[in-house]
Amino acid sequence: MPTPDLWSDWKPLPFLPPLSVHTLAELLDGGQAFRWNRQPDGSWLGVWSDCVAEIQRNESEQILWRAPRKISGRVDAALRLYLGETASVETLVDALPWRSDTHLATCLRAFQGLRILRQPFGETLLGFLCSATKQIVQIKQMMELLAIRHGSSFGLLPAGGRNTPQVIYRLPSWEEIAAVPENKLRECLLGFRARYIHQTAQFLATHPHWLEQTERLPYPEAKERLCSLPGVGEKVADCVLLFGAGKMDAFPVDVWILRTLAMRYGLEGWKPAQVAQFGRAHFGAAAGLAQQFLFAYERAVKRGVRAQ
DNA sequence: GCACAGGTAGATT
DNA sequence: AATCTACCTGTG
Repeated sequence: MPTPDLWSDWKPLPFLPPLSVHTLAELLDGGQAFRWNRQPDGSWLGVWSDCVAEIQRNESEQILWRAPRKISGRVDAALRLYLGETASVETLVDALPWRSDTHLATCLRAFQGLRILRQPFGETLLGFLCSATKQIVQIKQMMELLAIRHGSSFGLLPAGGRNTPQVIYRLPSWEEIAAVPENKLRECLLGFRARYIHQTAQFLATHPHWLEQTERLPYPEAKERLCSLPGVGEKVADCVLLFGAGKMDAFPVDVWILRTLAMRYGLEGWKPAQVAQFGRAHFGAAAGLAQQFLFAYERAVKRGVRAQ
């Protein structure tokens, strides 16, 4: 039974600029977050912390959202934070060196309105602990299994963009993960990442407030602390700080960025640490934001999508 | 059947 | 300090 009346009405998000279909897809499902799925009607259904929301575009590319009525009040405030309402993206983008860097200008134009999400810190850590040598589709599968098997349910939610009601699960908290044996984690398709996640959970269980404190630290100190966790190296730490703590100066260097900067900026043969240094020097204080545009553009090129 | 995937850690040079 | 390898497993 469709029960759309159990969802709040669609409401605009005035702080967001109009977004193209592919920019919205890149924002929600481009490797920053792993729990947004396109529904049969084209809208996006997302889950984070204790929130569920749907997002869609209207005819004039404005972004609209709605949530199950009983939680829509909570989701309203949480979604604004999640989508970075307070991050003043326009100012940060304008401060990037696009005037002198034609490739960056191309990427910014191709994904106009793309921004950095501000996800829950702990969830972001979990997601990127899963990410080592995995594609986005597979990381999403791991997260979904972790949620279904070890997270709690929101209860039966009304249908939304689907034809039938659905049960949706929260991601397990680190405390909940700490109670799961490693072999049970392995059953969630985590592979060798299961040990990292298990050990990280054990550490966090014995160090209350460690994550919150880390999130508040300036970038260099926060990164050093994250890198002390099992399974967290520079790349994962940078992703967690960029997508889960709003540290725009974090500049994750993965194979894509390595290839992109080699090809487009003449940095063939440069090591990750050197590329990271170049990135911060060239792109400045919001280097992480620039990274996301370069990353999105290069993936689009590979998929054969026409840029712009 | 087999390389490859948004890496990290530990061993080896 | 730099370079090599094992680690799991679904996807193409």
